[in-house]
Amino acid sequence: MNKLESSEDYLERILMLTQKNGTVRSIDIANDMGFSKPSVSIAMKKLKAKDYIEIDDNGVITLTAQGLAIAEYILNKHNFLKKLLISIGVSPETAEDDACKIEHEISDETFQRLVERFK
Amino acid sequence: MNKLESSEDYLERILMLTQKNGTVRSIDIANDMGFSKPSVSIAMKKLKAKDYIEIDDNGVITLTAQGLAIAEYILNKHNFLKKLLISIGVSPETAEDDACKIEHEISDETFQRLVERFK
DNA sequence: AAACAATATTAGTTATAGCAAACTATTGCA
DNA sequence: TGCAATAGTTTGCTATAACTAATATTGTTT
Repeated sequence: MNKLESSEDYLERILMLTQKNGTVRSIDIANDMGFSKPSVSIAMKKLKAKDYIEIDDNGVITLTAQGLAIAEYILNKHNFLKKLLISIGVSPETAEDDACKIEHEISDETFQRLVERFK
Repeated sequence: MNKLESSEDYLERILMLTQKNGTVRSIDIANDMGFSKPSVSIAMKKLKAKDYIEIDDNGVITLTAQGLAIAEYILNKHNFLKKLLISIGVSPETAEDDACKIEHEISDETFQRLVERFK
C-alpha cells in the first residue's frame, strides 16, 4: 500500500485541527484520530525528521512550509471529493470516510479530470 | 490500510486470469502481479485457509463459491470504476490503476450512488 | 512540599505484506 | 540416465503502522 498514506493523514489532520482550534499537540491528534498516544508520538517523530512539522517546548505542533504544502494539497482533495460524493446523494458521514480513503489513492490525472468535470 | 485489500486483489486477479486463460497456477499470478513466488505461495496458503480457493494436485487454483463471490464483487466494481474514469477523460492506463486502488476503499453506499448516477 | 493529573516517551509486541536465498519435487529431453 | 528447467515451499529478513504497559516529565492543586 501507499507509503505516504499515514503521513499524509497526520499532516492533513494537523492542518484541520490547527484551523479548528488554533493550536495542536500530540494528545489532540490522538484523541481526534482515535490512535494511542505512543502511535502519535512516533508518527510525529517521523514527520519532524522529514521536516514536515516543528514541535515547540510546550509540545505545540506547527507545519513547516513543506508540511503545509502537503497538508493543503490533501485537504483540498478531501474537501472536493467529499462535496462531490455528497452531491450525488452519499451521506455526509460516508462521504467524509470515503473521501479520506480515496484522497490518498487517486492519481493527479484522475483528480484533475474530476475537477474539470464536476467543479 | 484495509486488512482485506491484499486478499481481494489476489482473488480478483485469479478470476481475471481464469477468464483469460482457463486455468491459473501460483506462477501465473506471480508473473501477472509482479510479485515473487514466495509472496504468492504464502498468499495462496492464506486464501486456502479461509476457503476462498482450492488447489489441486497440479497446482491449479480454483475459486470456491465464497471466493468467487468476493472476486466477482470486486471485479464488478473495478470494471465500473474503470469505465467511469475513462468516460471523464482519464487515460486507460491510469483508469486501470486508480480503479484498482479505489475499488478496495469505496463504501457500498458510495458505489451504489455512483452506479445510480453514472451507469 | 506532596500528591495528583495530564502529556509525552520508551520498550516491546502484533499484524500485514512484501523480499531474496535456498531448498524440494517434478517434468522433459538429449 | 542424468541434467536442466519449472513450480512451489521454507526460512529468515525488511518495512509500515498500529497496540499495551510502564516510565518520565511537567504543571496544578491541596
